[in-house]
Amino acid sequence: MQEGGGGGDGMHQLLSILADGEEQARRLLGELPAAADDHLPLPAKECCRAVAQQLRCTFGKAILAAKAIEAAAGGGGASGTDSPRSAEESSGAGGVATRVAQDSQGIPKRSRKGLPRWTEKFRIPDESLEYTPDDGLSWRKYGQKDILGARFPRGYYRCTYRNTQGCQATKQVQRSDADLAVFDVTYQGEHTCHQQKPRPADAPAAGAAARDGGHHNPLAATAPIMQEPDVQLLAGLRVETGGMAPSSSFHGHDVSGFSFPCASSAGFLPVELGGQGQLPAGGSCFSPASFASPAVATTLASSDYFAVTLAGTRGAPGTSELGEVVSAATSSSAAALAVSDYPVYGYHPYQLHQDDDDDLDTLFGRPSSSHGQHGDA
DNA sequence: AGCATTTGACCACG
DNA sequence: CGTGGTCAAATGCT
Repeated sequence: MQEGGGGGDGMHQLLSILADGEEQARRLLGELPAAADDHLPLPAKECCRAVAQQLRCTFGKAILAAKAIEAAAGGGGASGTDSPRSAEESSGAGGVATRVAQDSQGIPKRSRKGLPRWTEKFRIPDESLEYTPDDGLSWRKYGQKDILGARFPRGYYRCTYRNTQGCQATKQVQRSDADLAVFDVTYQGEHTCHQQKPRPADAPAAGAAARDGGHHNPLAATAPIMQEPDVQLLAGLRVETGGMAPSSSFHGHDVSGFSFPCASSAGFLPVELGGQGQLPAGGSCFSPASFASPAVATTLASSDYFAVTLAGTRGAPGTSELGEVVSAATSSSAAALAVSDYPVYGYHPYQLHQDDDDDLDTLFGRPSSSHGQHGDA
């Protein structure tokens, strides 16, 4: 039942080579500043760095791809068509039994359905529990759980139309313990239903929704949002993990001057990005968020947006499990804005999901970083 | 009556 | 064994 040694020596060799390349790219990245210090103007330096990052990213992708192939070769079922998530949604009432069966098929974790996953942060005007972050879509709460290290429980939501339309989108809402006005919303799976995003105009205000939309709970599911004066999407932080969109192009030039270390600018480190204060494990690339999910796409269109994509869902046959992709708004101004905006809110500019990135951490010889913000209690 | 939320329990993973 | 994610019965509200 394990992936075992399917890949074998050949794959190991390939991985070794790729890791080597990645390491070289990293070295290049590290030496760039010094080397270019005197000879190159700043723009050129930044450009070189961007290229180096791209190079590193490419290696990272290749490594993950290789790993995926290796896993698939050993795991067996990874023949594509039978998606790992099929069991989940079709279950409906089948619940437990189905889950067991699905596990027997080799799906690593329930959380890893091979669905795209990303995080957005919402900020509410005050810390009132009445307010709720929302994306304008209809969600139904199906659970709540106290999370270790978090002061507030995490709410679990799934699409209201899951049963009727088979929409498998889910989200997790958690109030940040660092800033009570900030909510971390982790989406998983894109909406396949046909619900429309209500515009602020036709939707009641967040506060109103709380009382009018039936019962309201601290982490209510429905409310207007974003452009709402009440609740706003926090500069659109989005961290994506899991299934990536169709081999997105990895362009870095648009935001060449903007790199992950952006976090460093503010003097606070979001998460241990590999501890180097550099790129997250494996390097990263920026690309236009061309594959943003519908919901996010809207977000992107409506607000300055900085997106971080981190893919790496191994064992996700249906989706490409390449290296991580860091995408940002196509406009560099958005990036700049994002950087300058976050400190205003006094909280981490972005957060990386590590759960699916163990491979990366392992790959690049870094200890898998703790899961970010909740750890520092 | 219908729908959404709450809450306890179950299950899988590390 | 601890933690996180999901299910499903119970409950509440419109």
